[in-house]
Amino acid sequence: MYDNFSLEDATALQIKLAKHLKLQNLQNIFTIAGADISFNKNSTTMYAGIVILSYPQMILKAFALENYETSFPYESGFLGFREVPALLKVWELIAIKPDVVVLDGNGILHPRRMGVASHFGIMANQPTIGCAKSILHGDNHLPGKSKYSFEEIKSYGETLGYALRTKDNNKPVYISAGQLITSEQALAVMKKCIGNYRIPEPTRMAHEIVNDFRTGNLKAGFHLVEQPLTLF
DNA sequence: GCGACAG
DNA sequence: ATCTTGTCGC
Repeated sequence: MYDNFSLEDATALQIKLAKHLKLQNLQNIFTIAGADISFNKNSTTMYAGIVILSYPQMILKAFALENYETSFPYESGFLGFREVPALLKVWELIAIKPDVVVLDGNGILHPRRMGVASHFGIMANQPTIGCAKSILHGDNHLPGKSKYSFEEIKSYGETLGYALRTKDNNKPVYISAGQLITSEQALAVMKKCIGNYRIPEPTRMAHEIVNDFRTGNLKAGFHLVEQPLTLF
């Protein structure tokens, strides 16, 4: 999809895609997804996966897995060119789309407002949120040390995202709008996705299944998660 | 020019 | 990201 793209070509496309950003309020969120990629060192085979959870219960309902041969190396600032093609392939396996997808990386908290979450959101025309584990762009003003504390991340005076403390005395995660949502709402949504780990549930579970997929414990395809039988 | 640099 | 042992803190 992005074969033979130079970094100059990629930069130009990011600037072009950014013109399609629509950061607006999103309502009626009942399902939320997490997307992630795993791969073996020195291999071009990517193991992509998307988990679908109920919101805000955070109960796993279904997940999809698919392989993809990457043709783009990792370059800081251009993660979308490496991961979006693989994620779009898994995305096709999902018949009923989730209300919003959380990506492992940034949305508009990016030099050209085109982090992997915004890139995927525009290509799939789907609401997305970026949730990165470390900062890439903007003033890194750290929030208080207690869970749920947050701080605005600005770039040249413009608030693009937030640093959110998901666990006491732990490194924060960086939240920003991907597409079809605002960074402010993305922060509110992600607060409700925090479990007992630093990484919020959507992305944490996605990371778990793509790893199981890579090691052979799970196979490609769409999987419905059986509901535990409840009496009465 | 120098440093920093999502996954 | 992935490869890895011990170790500090709750």
